[in-house]
Amino acid sequence: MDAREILQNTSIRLTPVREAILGVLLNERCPMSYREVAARLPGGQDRVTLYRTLSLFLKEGIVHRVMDMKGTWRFCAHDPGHPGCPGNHPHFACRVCGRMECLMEHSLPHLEVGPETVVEGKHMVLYGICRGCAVKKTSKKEAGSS
Amino acid sequence: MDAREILQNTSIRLTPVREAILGVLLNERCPMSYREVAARLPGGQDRVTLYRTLSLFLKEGIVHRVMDMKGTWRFCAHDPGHPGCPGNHPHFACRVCGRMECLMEHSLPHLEVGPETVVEGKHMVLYGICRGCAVKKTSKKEAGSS
DNA sequence: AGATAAATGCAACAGTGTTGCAGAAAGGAG
DNA sequence: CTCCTTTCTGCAACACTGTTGCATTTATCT
Ligand SMILES: [Mn+2]
Ligand SMILES: [Mn+2]
Ligand SMILES: [Zn+2]
Ligand SMILES: [Zn+2]
Repeated sequence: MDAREILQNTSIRLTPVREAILGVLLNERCPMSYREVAARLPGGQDRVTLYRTLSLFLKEGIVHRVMDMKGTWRFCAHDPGHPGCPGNHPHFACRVCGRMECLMEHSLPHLEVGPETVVEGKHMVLYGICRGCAVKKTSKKEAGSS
Repeated sequence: MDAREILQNTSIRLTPVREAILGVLLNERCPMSYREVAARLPGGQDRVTLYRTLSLFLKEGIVHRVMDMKGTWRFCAHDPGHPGCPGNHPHFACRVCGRMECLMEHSLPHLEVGPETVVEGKHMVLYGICRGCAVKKTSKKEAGSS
C-alpha cells in the first residue's frame, strides 16, 4: 500500500506535500523526527507545514509517534493492519547514531495504577547502542589494539 | 536525610544554590521540570546554573530523570537506598495538571532485544488523568447535571 | 470554469537546553 | 586569618523544536 492509496482512504485531501511526506515515512518505516523527514524531502517545504502534516497524520491514525531521548517527537508509519501498529509497542533509541527503531515483536506490559487514575496511553523507550553502532565500535577497538 | 547531608556525602562543593535546589527536590519527591524547581526557589537563580546543577546531581547519582510528554526532562530525588531508586521504575504523567509521579511500587520489565544491541537504560511513562484531576472532573460533571 | 473550503508558506513567538566567558565564591594550605 | 587555586555562578548569545495568526495558493465539488 503506497502513500497515495493510504491518503485516499482517509477523509483528508490528497496533496503533493502529503504524498511526499507519507512516502518518506513508508520508505523508512522507523520513527523519524521532523528534521529527518525534511532532509529526505525533495524541495523547500516549510517547517510548519511539515509539523502540521505530521500532526494530521497522527490524528487520522496513519502514523504513531514516540518521543526520543532528546525530547523530540518521532513519527512512524507501518502497514495499516500490522499487529501492534497504532504504536502499542516499545521502541529502542541509539545514542550513537540517534536512530530509533520499533520493537514490534513486543507489546507494552499492562501496569496496575491507583483506582481513580485514568491511563490513556503509555510509552516505553529502551536506549543504548544499536546493533550497527555496536558492531562498528567493536571492530574499531580490534583494529586499534592490533 | 536532608540536602546538606546528601551533598556532603559527595565530592562536589556545598553551595547555597545547590542546597536550595536539592531541598526543593527532596521536598516534593516527584519528577520536576527545571521550571517547576525554579518557581519554588527563593530568589533569582540563573536558568543555566539550574540546568547545570541538575545535570551534576544526575551525574553524582543523587537524582534520576524522566522525560515527560512535552519533551522536557524532569528530575527527582528520593531517599538514597530506597528500592528501585536510581530511576528503575515507571512514571505517570497527567495531561491535565501536568504533574508527574513515580510508580515506585513497579519495576521496569525486562525486554529481550537483538543479540548485539546494548541496552543501557529504559524509560516507561504512562499518561492520562491523575487521581486528583479525575475526581475533580467527576464532581464537576455531577454538579453540572444536577 | 467558478466557488468554497482547506492547505501552504511566511513571520513571529515561546520554551528548553547548550556553550563561552568573566567575575564570585568555596575549600585547602600555610 | 589570608592567600591561592579550583570550581561555581550569572550573563549573553545561540540552536533547536514546536506553535499561532494571517495572507496566498490549491484541491475538490457543483
Ligand atoms: Mn513504532
Ligand atoms: Mn521516579
Ligand atoms: Zn546506532
Ligand atoms: Zn493531574
